[in-house]
Amino acid sequence: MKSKPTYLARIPDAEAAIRATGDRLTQPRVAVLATLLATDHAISHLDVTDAIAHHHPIDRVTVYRVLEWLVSMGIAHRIAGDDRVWRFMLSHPPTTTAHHEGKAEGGRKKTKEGNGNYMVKTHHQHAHFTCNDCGQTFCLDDMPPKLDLKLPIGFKTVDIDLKLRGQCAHCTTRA
Amino acid sequence: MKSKPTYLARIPDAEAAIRATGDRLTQPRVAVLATLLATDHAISHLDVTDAIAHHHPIDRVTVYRVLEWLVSMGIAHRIAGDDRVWRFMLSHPPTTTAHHEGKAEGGRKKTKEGNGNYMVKTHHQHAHFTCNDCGQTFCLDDMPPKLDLKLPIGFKTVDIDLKLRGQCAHCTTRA
DNA sequence: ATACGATTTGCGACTTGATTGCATATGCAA
DNA sequence: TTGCATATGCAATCAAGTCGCAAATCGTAT
Repeated sequence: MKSKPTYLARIPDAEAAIRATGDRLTQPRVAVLATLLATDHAISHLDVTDAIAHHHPIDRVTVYRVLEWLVSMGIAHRIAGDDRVWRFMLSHPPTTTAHHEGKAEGGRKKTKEGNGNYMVKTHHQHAHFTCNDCGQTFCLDDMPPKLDLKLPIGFKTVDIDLKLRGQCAHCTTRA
Repeated sequence: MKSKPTYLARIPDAEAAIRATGDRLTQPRVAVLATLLATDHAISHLDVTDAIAHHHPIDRVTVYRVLEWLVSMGIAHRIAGDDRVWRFMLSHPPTTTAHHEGKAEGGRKKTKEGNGNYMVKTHHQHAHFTCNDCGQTFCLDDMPPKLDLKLPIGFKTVDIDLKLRGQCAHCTTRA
C-alpha cells in the first residue's frame, strides 16, 4: 500500500523533470513539483503551500508563480473548480515516474467538417471527476478518443474539457 | 434579422416567467431576466449589471442575488469560466418564448455499471463553447445523449459538463 | 382603498483567491 | 569567483463574490 507519501520522497523525480526544462533548478520549484508528484488528485495552490510550509517556509506568491510556470512548461495543467479556485495536477498520470522532457505537448488538433457536424479530435483533452462528497478532483485518462458532437456551422473546436461530478470510489463504499 | 434586441423588449416575457415561479415579481428580477432573455450567450454578473444600469440604477449585490435565485428556480444555469468568473444563461434556448413553470428540474440520473465501464446518462448535462477570439460562451444543445466513458470502479457520475474552446462561426468567417 | 407582515433591495463592510511592483537573493555560466 | 539574468519574498492592490442589517416593496388580508 502506497497511501500518501510525503512530497519529500519525490524530490529526485522533481529535480530531474525541472532540469529537463532547461530553466533554473530552484528550491521552490522542486518543492512544488514534488508535492504535485506525491498526490493523485488535483490540488489548490493553498494545498501546495501548506504541504510545503510544513517542512520549510515558502511564499504563497512564489507558489502561484511556480505553478503557473509548471503549466507553461506543459508539466502540469490547471482546472477551474466550481468554487472558483484553481486546482493543479500533473499533465501525465502521477503513477508513471514522470519524465517530462521539456515543454512537450505533442499532437495537433484535427477537426473534420461535415454539414455542421464535427468529428472532434484533439490532443488538448481533459476529463476530470470531482467528488461531491469529499471534494477531491481526479484526472480521467480514458477520455473518449472522439466525440460525435453537433456544432453550429462555422464553429471550430481546439480544446475539450469534460467535467464530471458525482461520487468517487472511496466515498461510494463508505456511504 | 433579429440582431441584438435591448432587454427592454423582453420584459413581458420576463414578467410572465417570474409570475410562474410563484415568488414575487420585482423590478430587479424583471430587468435581470429580460437581459438574459435578450442574449444568446452566457454573460457575467457585471455584464448584466451594466446592461441594466444603462437604463436605471441597480445594485450589484441585488444582481448577484437575482441571478442566484434564477438558478435555484431552474430558469437559468451558471457556467464556471476559465477566468474564474461565473456566467449565466437561460436553461432553455432563448429562441423559445420561455415558459418556465415553477422550479422544474425534471429527470433523474441513471448510471449503469459494468466492469468499471459506465454508460453515463443524466439530465444534468451541459455543453458549452467558448470562443478564444471574442470570448463569448455559447450553450450547445446537442450534447451526445450518452458518453461511453471508462471510469475507475466505484465512481458514480451525477453531473456532466462539457466545455469546448475554439473559434465561433462569427470569428471564423472574419478571420 | 389601506394597512400589515414577510420578502427583497440597497448599502457598506468584509472575505479571499489571485496579481503586481520592486528590492533582494539565487542559480548558473563564464 | 564574479557577473548578471532570473526567481523569490514581501507588501500593497485588485476583483469577484458574500454578509448583516435597516429601509423599501410586494401581495394579501382587512
